[in-house]
Amino acid sequence: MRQIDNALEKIMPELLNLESFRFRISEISTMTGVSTRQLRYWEQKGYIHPMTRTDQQKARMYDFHTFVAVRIMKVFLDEGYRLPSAAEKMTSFLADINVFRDFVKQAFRGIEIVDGQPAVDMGSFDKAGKQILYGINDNGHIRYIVKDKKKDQQ
DNA sequence: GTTCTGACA
DNA sequence: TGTCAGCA
Repeated sequence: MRQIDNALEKIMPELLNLESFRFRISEISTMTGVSTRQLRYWEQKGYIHPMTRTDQQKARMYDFHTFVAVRIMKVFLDEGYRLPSAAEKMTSFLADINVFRDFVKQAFRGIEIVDGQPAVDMGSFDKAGKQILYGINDNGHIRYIVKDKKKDQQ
């Protein structure tokens, strides 16, 4: 069991590092429901950009960010927006996602068991820094708990 | 087998 | 935007 924990510890950062993901055009197409023809056209229009590659290969490579962008565009297109509008909405949507991601990245301190349930440690929020705010997902019902910081945490 | 560009519908 | 040709 201990060995498994060590292995997980080793690979978790890698699994969470979405930015290292690389996709070929057919993969992006399958994952998003957008045809390869469309992907090349959107690129020509400047809505998406394949990664600039250092080697001599011609085949396009996409990063995770582009996958998200394409997927979002697809959603807006399915809602009836035209390409230029969908691209515009995708851009601002991406900006909102970044705000959210930065917030979570900053606020998330880990998972702890509180009241017998896994709780998200969101750090201290009082000026003195003596209390910690926990968030618990109770079958879809979110509730918050404030606990005094343990001695060894200070 | 896959991707690329260009072209036609 | 789909599809096909002719390459690499």
